[in-house]
Amino acid sequence: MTSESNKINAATGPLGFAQHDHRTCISDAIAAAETRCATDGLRFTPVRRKVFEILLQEHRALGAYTILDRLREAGFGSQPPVAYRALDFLVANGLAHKIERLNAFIACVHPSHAHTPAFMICRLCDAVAETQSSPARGALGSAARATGFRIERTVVEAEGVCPACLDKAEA
Amino acid sequence: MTSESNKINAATGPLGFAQHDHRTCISDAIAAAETRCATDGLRFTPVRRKVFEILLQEHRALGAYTILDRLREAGFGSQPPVAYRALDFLVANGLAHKIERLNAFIACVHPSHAHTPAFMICRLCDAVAETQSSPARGALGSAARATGFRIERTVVEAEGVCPACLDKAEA
DNA sequence: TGTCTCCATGTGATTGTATAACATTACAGG
DNA sequence: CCTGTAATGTTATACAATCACATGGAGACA
Repeated sequence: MTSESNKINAATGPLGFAQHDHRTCISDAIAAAETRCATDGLRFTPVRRKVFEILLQEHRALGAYTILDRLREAGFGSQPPVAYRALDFLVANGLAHKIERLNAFIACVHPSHAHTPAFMICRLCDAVAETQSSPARGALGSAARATGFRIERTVVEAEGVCPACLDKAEA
Repeated sequence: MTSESNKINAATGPLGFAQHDHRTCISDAIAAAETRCATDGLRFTPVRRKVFEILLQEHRALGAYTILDRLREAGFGSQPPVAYRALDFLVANGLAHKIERLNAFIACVHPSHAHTPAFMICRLCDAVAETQSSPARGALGSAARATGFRIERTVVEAEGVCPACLDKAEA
């Protein structure tokens, strides 16, 4: 399952499709998470930290049971609630996001500030890139105002083909 | 389950939460679906029709197993694939949509022309309203063009509180 | 120090969602 | 009649999520 497709380049693999130094990407994210938890009085416990690290390994969404397998390998509890509780914590505090389309989870690339994330999902290689969106400012926002609906949260996910897979297809 | 909340009668409304004559709403949708299948050479079989009718009963998303229960009551097969295949057909042909956030399905309110639907989901009464969106035109579209991602499909779902529930809360 | 409480963790069991794999039926066309 | 194809049906299973309850540690506080 982990397979070859994500070993394309440990150091410079497709990030949110763009290439980057993934090692600093990971350490930066962990540092940001630690800072965030410290300032907000949140407990960045071993399980939570481990799940966060698991998610950070790839710019790809992982299912709860994949995460669970890796937790087991690392010597943590292996029952579903162990993973789901850690994921709930991470999602609630903006350190991770759930990709509804995939019923899977991904680490947030900028946990520092609050944001309304949007995602681009490659249906070929399953890579996921996070970006920003303001759906409430467009047609959806107008419709909401017109009907009197109060938006509290939005899910914006685009499915398609990432640049790397487009290149491969053309070649 | 069918309950009082959707019997608020009267005709008008930008759809979804708005009040309207639900009887004509249903018959119009069925007529549209029949036309659509006839012109496109699609087979609107008994199971598919029944599932479509089940979805049309309420402006609310139904889970696959709720649909399955009602199929059984109506004398159809009651195993998961029966419902899922009919739902796949309806979704593939634009007669229904899947609400990813809820892992549930809803009938399309205007199956006639192709569209990019967006949804407003009330977290209190579970009512769902369909509207339009053009996410590819906003920030998401810019990000996609910038990175070279080809968008094929988008999921846009807003969670919040519908006007009826807002009124109730204030009262 | 001791203990109380809160919260996190752990486990077993269960429910809900979705698909794989395969057998059967319905029907159109040669 | 035979055959190809689409739809339906059934069994079994994988994957996703939650419930209920027991345990244990860290900090608050007498």
